[in-house]
Amino acid sequence: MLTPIDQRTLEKTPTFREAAYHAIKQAILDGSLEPGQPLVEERLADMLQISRTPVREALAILEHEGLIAPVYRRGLFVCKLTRDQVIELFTANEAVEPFLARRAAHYASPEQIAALESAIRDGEACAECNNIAGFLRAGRLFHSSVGRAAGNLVLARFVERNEERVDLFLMGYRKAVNVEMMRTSNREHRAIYRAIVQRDPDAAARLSIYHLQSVRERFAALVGDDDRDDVLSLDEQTKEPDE
Amino acid sequence: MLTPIDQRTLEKTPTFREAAYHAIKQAILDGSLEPGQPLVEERLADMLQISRTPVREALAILEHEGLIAPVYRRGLFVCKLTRDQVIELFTANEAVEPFLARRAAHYASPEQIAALESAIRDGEACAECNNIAGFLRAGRLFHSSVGRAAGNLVLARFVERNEERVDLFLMGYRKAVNVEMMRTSNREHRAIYRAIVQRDPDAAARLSIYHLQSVRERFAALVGDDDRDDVLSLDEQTKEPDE
DNA sequence: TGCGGTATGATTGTATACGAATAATGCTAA
DNA sequence: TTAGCATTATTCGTATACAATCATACCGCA
Repeated sequence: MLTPIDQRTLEKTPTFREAAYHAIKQAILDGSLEPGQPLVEERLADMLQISRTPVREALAILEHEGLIAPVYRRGLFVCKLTRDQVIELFTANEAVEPFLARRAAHYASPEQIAALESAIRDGEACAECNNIAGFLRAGRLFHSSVGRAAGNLVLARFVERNEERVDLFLMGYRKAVNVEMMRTSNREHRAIYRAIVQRDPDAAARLSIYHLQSVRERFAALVGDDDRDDVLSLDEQTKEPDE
Repeated sequence: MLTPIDQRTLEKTPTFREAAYHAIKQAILDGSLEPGQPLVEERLADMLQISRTPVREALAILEHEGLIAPVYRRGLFVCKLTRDQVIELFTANEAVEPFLARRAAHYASPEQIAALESAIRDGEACAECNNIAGFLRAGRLFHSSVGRAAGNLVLARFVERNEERVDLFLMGYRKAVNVEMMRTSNREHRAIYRAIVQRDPDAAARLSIYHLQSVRERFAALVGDDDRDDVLSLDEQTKEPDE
């Protein structure tokens, strides 16, 4: 849901551009803007009650992040990722996350551990309310917090971006997500968390790998092995974001 | 060197925004725009002979990539990375590149191998001409090509962006770079390449790790262990790109 | 001579205006 | 009735205009 940008919003984000960036991103990730849906600049500007200029700049960044994709002279659309693209994202995270979990077990500060705990609690609460978007958001926060605890902001941000794109895809299947899936995921998060708290790097890495495999399996159960690509998505794949 | 965007430029990149993005990025990476230097939108627009609008959008993306950093209401500056930030980038690549080298040895297609070969040759040629910027560019191309050969565009792009930031830092030390350093790096690239060609994943991963360690050592020799942070750079560190 | 305040200039952040290109619509004619 | 063409409407891509803010320099005054 896109609400107007008011004075209170600007206290957090001094520019309209940033405010628009966060607002649109959130709308995409909470399912208000569905994959495949066109994003008309003027409509967004009207909803946010600002002009097109900052909206365009926000959209340029979201495009670069791979959440939205342009079709030249036709407009921008919320990305419809393919199954294969999501698998590529899984692979990317598999290369990075065990590494981060291991280091987090070494280096996590008390504050960072508290942040992990908080993210897990948040995810558990959302699971019980069947709040899919909130559950996914908490999951992203947990994974990127592991990265921060590992002392590497670059990797933490990378993981977070990847999770965002995965979650964007998953939101398309949110009707098929059930509480049990979310509970399982949360349990795995908590296991990683415990290993980090206990300063057990090997366990943290191992549990991270297990979690990623488990996520893949849930993904396969959800999506199936059939290619669910429709024509619309093909347009968007042809163009890689801004390069 | 920023040259005007003409009709020929537009055949490659249909929008001014993209053309400006590439032009400014290249200017930063080839040393025309030095770290710490302010980027005045109107000056850039004049040089490229376009208006401020597409320039601003290009700058927003470069900011998001971490090549330039804003100081609110003061303007944008080419990033002056700190030694620690560069080390973080090294760490990130160490988490990813051996993984990619291993997979590249499995999956690289003949065309992808040709691309690797081409990047290496390019780097070798630049080294002999003492063309630092060209050498670094070829290195980026090699590393991201390994990522592509590994069949993971997400990771390939991640590595490439990290290398860009590292190279931006290194350009500040380009007077201290000598031919021998470049030759050593090129030899290591070629060793990885051979392992990929010979379909030897273990060797590829091992040589990748060795290369990264070697890069770190050359980095330490170049930069020293002293903190070379000056005051100006502190401004830019405070703000993470658009988050 | 040193200091503070004001004015001026520069530069950003935002809004609006305009041209070009594409899609949609309707009209005409066979 | 339908095919084809022209016309309109929509929307992007770019340029320009305006306002807010920050830095700097200058000037008056102690």
